Amino acid sequence: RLRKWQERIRTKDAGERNLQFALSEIDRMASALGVPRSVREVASVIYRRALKEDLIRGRSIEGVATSALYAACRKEGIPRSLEEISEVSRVERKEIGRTYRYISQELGLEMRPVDPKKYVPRFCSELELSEEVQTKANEIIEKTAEEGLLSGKSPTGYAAAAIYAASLLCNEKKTQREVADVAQVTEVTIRNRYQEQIEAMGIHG
Amino acid sequence: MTDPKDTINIENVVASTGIGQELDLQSVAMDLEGADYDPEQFPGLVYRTQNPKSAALIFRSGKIVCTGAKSTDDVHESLRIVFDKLRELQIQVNEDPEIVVQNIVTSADLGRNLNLNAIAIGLGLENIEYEPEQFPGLVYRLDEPEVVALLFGSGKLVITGGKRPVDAEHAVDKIVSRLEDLGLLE
DNA sequence: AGATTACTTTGAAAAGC
DNA sequence: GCTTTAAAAAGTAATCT
Repeated sequence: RLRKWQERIRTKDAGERNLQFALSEIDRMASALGVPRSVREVASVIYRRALKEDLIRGRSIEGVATSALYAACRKEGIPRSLEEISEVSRVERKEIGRTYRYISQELGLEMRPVDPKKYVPRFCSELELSEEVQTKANEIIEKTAEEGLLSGKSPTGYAAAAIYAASLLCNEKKTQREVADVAQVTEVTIRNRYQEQIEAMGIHG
Repeated sequence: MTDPKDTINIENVVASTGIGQELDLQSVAMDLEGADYDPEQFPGLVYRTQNPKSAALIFRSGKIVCTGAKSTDDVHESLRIVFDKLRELQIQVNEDPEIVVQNIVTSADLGRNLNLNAIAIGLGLENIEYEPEQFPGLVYRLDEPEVVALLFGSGKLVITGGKRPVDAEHAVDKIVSRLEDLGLLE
């Protein structure tokens, strides 16, 4: 009677506290990543939906909150890589990726693969590259992706290679190391993607 | 044009069986050369056969899992070797225990490069998983046969989850016809 | 700049935590 | 859920020469 009632209050409070914790975590991570408020709101909605659909059972609140933020960034067209997301979360990259795939499937988010071009403005501005380089990088991505070169390749590495190539073509050279650092990929990946892209573009580097 | 079905290759067969007798894995581990047994880490004892190459997981209950074989014949041959090894240790093993194939992993080649982005959208984002940041393959789950296919940009694929070799053939046929219908093959 | 090794994904069984 | 086993696909990564 009274006991059941108290238990319900306790459960409700615990659930409320957990939700508050998740939302504050989303806020904290979003701030650390510097993404706009709209993204945090989309992430909150995704998190609440996951909660409503009981997808958090067997998973950590932090993991679902982080995945919701990752999904929200993509949905809003300003993707952060799993590498970048994991730097502001206490959940490891592999777990974020798994949880993201799970909630994405269960909630039917129907997320499209990340377009490498979405990384161009942010990476280029971190490298202080001109608008001309950005346009050239986008061109390279567009053309080579049309030829099927993008299949199976990571969007960050693909964007990094195109930016590296564009910086050379526009005489604003950045080293592979510099581009690799902002894109969080290795020089080897940039080298491999770069070779394929310039070959497909008919450019001789 | 080679029929993609002709490119199917069985890469791994997983099967389970049992000798119908409980085992003292500690003593089996002592007497069986090359046996790996670490109950703290895993309850099964690992025994590898060279010809055919496979790994058998032997449990206290007498149940055995065999994996790594390249055909169902190899599974039977590998398990025959395991049964004989156990008999050498004076362990009673049923005449010929039933061997059940649990999973077959195959690879195949569609012979054409694939635009995974277009395929993801064409097959329907709700039916597939394609996260190139995490894995280069597109994951496609079929209902009939009930298998999972991993499609790669090269046109090569992996089919797993099937219990009969024909499951892979049917899966390849379905995948080819769906991609053709969508105009995404070629 | 290679070469090697290793890790990511899929599937299934076993017994136990 | 995890642990272990084997194998393929192709991309990415760490480490060594």
